[in-house]
Amino acid sequence: MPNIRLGTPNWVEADAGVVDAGDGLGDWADAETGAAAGVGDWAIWADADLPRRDHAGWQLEWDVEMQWRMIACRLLPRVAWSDGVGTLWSGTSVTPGCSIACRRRREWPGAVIDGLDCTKARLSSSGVGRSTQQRREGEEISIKVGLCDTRRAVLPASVSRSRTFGPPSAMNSSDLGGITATRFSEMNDLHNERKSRMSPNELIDSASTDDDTSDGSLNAGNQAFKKGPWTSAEDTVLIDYVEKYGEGNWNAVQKHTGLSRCGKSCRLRWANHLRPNLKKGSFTPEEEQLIIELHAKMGNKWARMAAYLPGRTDNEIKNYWNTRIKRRQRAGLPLYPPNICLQISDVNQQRENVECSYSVKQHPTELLLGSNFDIPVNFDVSHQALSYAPPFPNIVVGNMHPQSFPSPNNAFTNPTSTKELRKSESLIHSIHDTVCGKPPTYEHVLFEPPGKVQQNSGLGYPYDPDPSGKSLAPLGGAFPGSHSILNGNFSASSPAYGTVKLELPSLQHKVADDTSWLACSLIPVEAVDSYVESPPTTVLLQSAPVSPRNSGLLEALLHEAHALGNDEKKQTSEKSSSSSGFAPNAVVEYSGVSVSDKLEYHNDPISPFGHSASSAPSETPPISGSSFDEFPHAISSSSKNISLGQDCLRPDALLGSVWLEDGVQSADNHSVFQDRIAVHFGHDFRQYKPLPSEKSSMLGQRFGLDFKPWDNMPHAYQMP
DNA sequence: AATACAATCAACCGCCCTAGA
DNA sequence: TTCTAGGGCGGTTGATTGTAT
Repeated sequence: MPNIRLGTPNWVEADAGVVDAGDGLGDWADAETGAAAGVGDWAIWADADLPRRDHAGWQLEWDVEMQWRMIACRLLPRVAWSDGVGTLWSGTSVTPGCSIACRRRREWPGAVIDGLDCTKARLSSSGVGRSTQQRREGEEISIKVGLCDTRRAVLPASVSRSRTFGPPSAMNSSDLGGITATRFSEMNDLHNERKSRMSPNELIDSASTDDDTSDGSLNAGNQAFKKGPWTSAEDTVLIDYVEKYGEGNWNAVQKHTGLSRCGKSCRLRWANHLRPNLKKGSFTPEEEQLIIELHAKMGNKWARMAAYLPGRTDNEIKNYWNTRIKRRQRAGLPLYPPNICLQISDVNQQRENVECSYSVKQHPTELLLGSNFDIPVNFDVSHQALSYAPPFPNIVVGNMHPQSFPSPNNAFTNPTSTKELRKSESLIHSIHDTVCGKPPTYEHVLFEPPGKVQQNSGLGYPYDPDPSGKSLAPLGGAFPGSHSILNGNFSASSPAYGTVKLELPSLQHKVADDTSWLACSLIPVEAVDSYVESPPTTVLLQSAPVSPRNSGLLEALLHEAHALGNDEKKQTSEKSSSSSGFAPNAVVEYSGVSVSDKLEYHNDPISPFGHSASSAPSETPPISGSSFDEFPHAISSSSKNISLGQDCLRPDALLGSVWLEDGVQSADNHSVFQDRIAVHFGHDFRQYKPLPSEKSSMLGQRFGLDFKPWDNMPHAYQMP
């Protein structure tokens, strides 16, 4: 078994040459596919100038983890020819200055470049890329060369693909079965040999000059930290450091090794790429399922999720999820599979009496929608008791109408950047603080008719009053700590107030689709947060379009919602008469403080969102006693507002939701939240502690979360 | 073959928390 | 109590790659 020896530095300046680009390329393509467009990303090296090595019979496992090197070459006259089979010149040696031909996914086992074993070579997009025929003679190109053969199975456990060297696919070392993993530094002995002759500074310099990505970042010694992709030499240095000093104290890496990387960069590189037992490659179906479930539970807590996926990094999971969101959103698919939805639905039922029973965000149908990202639905929680028709309270489905979609002329429809929105958010807060001096009422959380969406700046996006996202916990989140149910990507810590989902989902146009979407305008927790924390403006929410007919699952969920809605309505009615809760327009008093005094309607004329009297309760008459049959009408009329379950705004619900957000981490936030509530309500809630309950235990068992309803709250704040 | 667009993912940035001085 | 450094985390960016037209 031959040893793999790497004798080339990352970049090899090849001899100048000329290329006869047109020669053979077309034939190449024809030989393989008959198509003219045979050029592509995969480079076939030929024109051996070095002694050949016999690697005949080697089979390239495409999924095998490979090492990659960038090699600069110049094109030579000769162009490689395919044998038409795909195994080209097994054992052919290639030298810098070689000829090159390109095609897609051409495997070329056993090639050797100046002692460098190559199973595959890949053109970088900056090199020959997709237009080989456009290369000029003598033009310099860069080529990624895979350094692997599967018999030897060079699979460094600690070195994985990177942007620079990454193979298109990879696999876990365990998948190789019996194949010895060899560290890159070990296989690259020639390279190391060369490096070993260097002084540490030379080594770093060498590493630093592997690319040109340095910027102005400075370390303590005013030495510029290098940024950008890591080189293998840097990796080696970092690996050696960790082996010697262990993990942690990353800022010391630079001191001990001279590596011009900041500590954070070192930590990231180690954690995401170099540390042992990292699992690379695509997520398995099991892993994907787990991610989905974990996200349903945790939201965008990537690091926590990663703890459940050995060998996976938070970054991987995050990227996967973001990709998934986009993909499914584009496809109009629900973000969560039905089983997850049902699971959540079940839990929501259990939560029913624990916290805000009609927290829109927790509604199971929301899960099916997967992405209510961009559907502008406004809530009006001001008057309406819960009712069944539409089955979800406080839902304005009218803005499902295409015309109700945010106007392209609207600044919030197509914001130039999130930062601008954040600025707007700050402005809103500022204005509110200045002008209002009062916390807004929950009437600020409105459903507005679609026409008013545009009037109100057409904000059809989640609207989070708390850009930090950490000062307040969600109200009635789908799960403790989970904002994810709302849209699958709603970070508990991400700003939503003034933050928009920039993409309009395809589902917005699926109103006529019988199989599609259920009206499930759920009030985002951010909206309630905003209400509590005192954002002055109408909170415009979004949801998914409505379909009057649904699948059995959806109907079941609707039925559940109906039942809940009826219960809630009844409770609301009772509470309205007793003023013991947050009935619509009811005055809730506690400790001599009238909640209605504290929470009065705020119609901020200065708000950049420009919501005017149109969002006022008086102009948004609630739908009462409506039936499910009204849904289509609601869709078309785009004018009806359904109030939010008022319990969502009850302090116990608010506090409970905070507590529920995260059994472990919420303590501090909870405290903060209490303070804020105390400010608004004139009462210190800290004397009330969450009590365990049977339901909380059930939930905790179900989701492994510390679930603490507020059972010992003052009567006025207790759930029925 | 060229182009545009989408997808992927490594890396960075900024914020936050915590420990220790 | 305050300050600072170290580190973690989530969001975002931008380069690269894949794919459709």
